[in-house]
Amino acid sequence: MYGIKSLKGMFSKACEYGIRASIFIATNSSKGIRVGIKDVAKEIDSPEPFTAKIMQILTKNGIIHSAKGVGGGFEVSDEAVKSIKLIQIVDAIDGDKIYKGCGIGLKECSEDHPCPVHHEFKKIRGLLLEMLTKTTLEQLASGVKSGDFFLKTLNIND
Amino acid sequence: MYGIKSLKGMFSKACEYGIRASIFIATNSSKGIRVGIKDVAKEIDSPEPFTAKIMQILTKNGIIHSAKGVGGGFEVSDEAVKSIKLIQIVDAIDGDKIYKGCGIGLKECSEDHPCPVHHEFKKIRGLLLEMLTKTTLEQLASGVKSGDFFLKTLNIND
DNA sequence: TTAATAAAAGACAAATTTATCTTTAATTAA
DNA sequence: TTAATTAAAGATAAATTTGTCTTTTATTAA
Repeated sequence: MYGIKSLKGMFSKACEYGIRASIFIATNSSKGIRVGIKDVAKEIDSPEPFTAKIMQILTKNGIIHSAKGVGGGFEVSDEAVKSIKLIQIVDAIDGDKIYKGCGIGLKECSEDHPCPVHHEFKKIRGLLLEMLTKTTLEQLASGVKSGDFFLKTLNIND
Repeated sequence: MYGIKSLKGMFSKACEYGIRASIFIATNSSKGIRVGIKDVAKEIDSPEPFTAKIMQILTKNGIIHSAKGVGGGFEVSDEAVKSIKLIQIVDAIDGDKIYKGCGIGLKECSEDHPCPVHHEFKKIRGLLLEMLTKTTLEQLASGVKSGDFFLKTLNIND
């Protein structure tokens, strides 16, 4: 009605791009294909230079691997695709506040000193943490490969 | 490890302040007391001018009521305290993306065209929506009045 | 009617996030 | 060894969010 700001999602844009990029890279790595930053940005519909920065974070955190030079690009090893959980990507980019922090921003919020929404948020944080901890890159990538899941919008004008 | 950003919570800071402020105002309105912006900011430990802006949004959205002049300040009517749900505050300040939007930022994400985390996020969004829809300002305020819940940190140096 | 009080409104500034551009370093192949 | 390719790194800029300050408007009480 009279809000101030554009809408705010669960994760930062950087994190959204990071997750989508990781999944795209994983779908190609299983076929033995390295993908360059141009392909990544094009496929997940993200700004290329910004996406490159995020790839650097993911690379430094050991989530994806990069190779310079001709035939280089980004990849994820078969073992990594199986072992990497969504939470590792979120942690690397957005940190743990989304599933650990107080819902209304108290620096100190605990069972002994709870904020008014502490108990309600505990369930949500718990479910989010469980989901992030259980979901592997492989699960997500296989859904994309099978055509069940998508990494960008259908509408070309978005 | 090598992240870029400060930690990002579920809601914006504006929304966190808005929720805390609404609860504080409600705890006083039940005692028939109007509170000024100074008291609000002091009690919820927030920047006063920024908090004033957020109060304006809440007022325009009919969540709280304001009175200018001597003896003025912010209040919430008894009926409003009972009927207002957390979701109204969140909607007014942050919008509905947190409980409606795609987890990884696709503009079009639905049952027919799901992103890779669509089904997992559905549960979390649903739980969050349920909680926001069910929780009233009264519930939160009564916990603060009884001393069970807190609106700011214990530690004076935070 | 005047003075005091308190929120509303508007302009502005700082900090953070998002996005872009240029240069450098590493790798491959000729 | 040179040229081409590709990511890394660094500088910069735009956009958004957060925070501050000043002026205006409304209300109350004297």
